[in-house]
Amino acid sequence: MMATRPHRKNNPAALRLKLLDCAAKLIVDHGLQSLTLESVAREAGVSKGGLLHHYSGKDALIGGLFEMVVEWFDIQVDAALDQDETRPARFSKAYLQVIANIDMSVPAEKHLSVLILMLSSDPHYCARWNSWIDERLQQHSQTDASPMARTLRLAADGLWLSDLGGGPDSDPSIRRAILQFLETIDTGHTTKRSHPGKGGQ
Amino acid sequence: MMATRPHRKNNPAALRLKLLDCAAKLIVDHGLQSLTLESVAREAGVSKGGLLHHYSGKDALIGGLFEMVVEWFDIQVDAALDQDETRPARFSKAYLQVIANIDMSVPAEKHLSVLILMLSSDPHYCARWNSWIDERLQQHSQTDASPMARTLRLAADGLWLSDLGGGPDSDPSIRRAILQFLETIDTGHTTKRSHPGKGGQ
DNA sequence: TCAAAAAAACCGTCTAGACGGTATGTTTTG
DNA sequence: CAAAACATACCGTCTAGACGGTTTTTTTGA
Repeated sequence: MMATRPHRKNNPAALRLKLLDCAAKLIVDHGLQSLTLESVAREAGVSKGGLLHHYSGKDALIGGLFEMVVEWFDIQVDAALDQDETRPARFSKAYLQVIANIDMSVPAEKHLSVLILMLSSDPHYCARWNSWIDERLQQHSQTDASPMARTLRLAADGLWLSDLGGGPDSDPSIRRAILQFLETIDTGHTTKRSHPGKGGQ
Repeated sequence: MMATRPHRKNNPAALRLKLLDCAAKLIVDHGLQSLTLESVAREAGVSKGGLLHHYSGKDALIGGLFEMVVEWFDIQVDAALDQDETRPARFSKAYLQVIANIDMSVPAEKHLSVLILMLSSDPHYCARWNSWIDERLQQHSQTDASPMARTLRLAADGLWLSDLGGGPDSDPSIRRAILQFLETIDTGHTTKRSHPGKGGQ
């Protein structure tokens, strides 16, 4: 990263990043509702005034965090997309893969938790997330409209949710078994096509 | 309902219920974080003091709501359990069925949304929910420890989540297709048993 | 090249309002 | 009339955000 020149005292770009990161950390650790401007500022080592200089208000801060996380997720999915553009459930498999590969012990990967916490706390973010999904779905409508693809994503969401609260399915070995099973669904059924009816958008 | 005797002015038992119901409604509509004692009281047509007479504080109110919803879910699952106690994924299928049959246009069935909102906002409730799941899982350990059963529940959770934000999978016809597909997983794979190894726990 | 000058970054204090909770009435019920 | 049910008034705390001041960085102009 060339963004950090050591001899300068201020580094606003880095601070903006750090503020979002600290906000994410606090949200994961203590919940979105107990997030205050002061706690974020303290965590990032600046004053509340300093924070408000970069983000015009709490909404702007949280909104910025949301954008960052979605963008991060978007990139992850892109990286996980299969090269073969005709492969069935191409997008959904990438979606599942990204979520399943999350290692919650890595701080940066707690982003997923942040996302779900925000989604479940504000209909506004729900809508934004839905529009992201819709866009992706339209983009891959040829490969990812099947019930199988939808099921894959549904299971991914379930996994995602279970990561949040540390449910029984967050255990690594159990998770492996589930993923293995999901692959058998995939490979075993693509020929059998149970006739889902006219799939209208 | 025999609970309402018309000639009496007060009906504390009914009020307690109404308080919880109104709280649930407000949570679904505006999020848990914007739930205030006053808003609940106003919605229920009583004063804040009246509310606090029945619930010693906000925690007690929310806790009471949580208990009510979990109990409701518990009953629904019991009702959906297959009679054949040896049937594979017996519990998980009931779990899926309850969630899949939710009609969000019926106010009483928004309870599920309340649950997920509470789960995602407080680790404490997460733990309580996990203990519910664990208990049930132990109870049905013979039928519901397979990856297939787990996958069913995962997909159910995904469905559940999508109900919250009105994602693409909350569309009735799409949902039907998904459920149909999940049945083919079930019937098609129970003989194939990929045997993931010693099931822990 | 190098000061001003301007702009951006950041700090500490203050305030208005929201909210949970208490204390103290007033009405209803048995 | 006593106890439960409910209302009203009030308090303490917390927090978002405003505001004015100080330091750092960048730009300007000769």
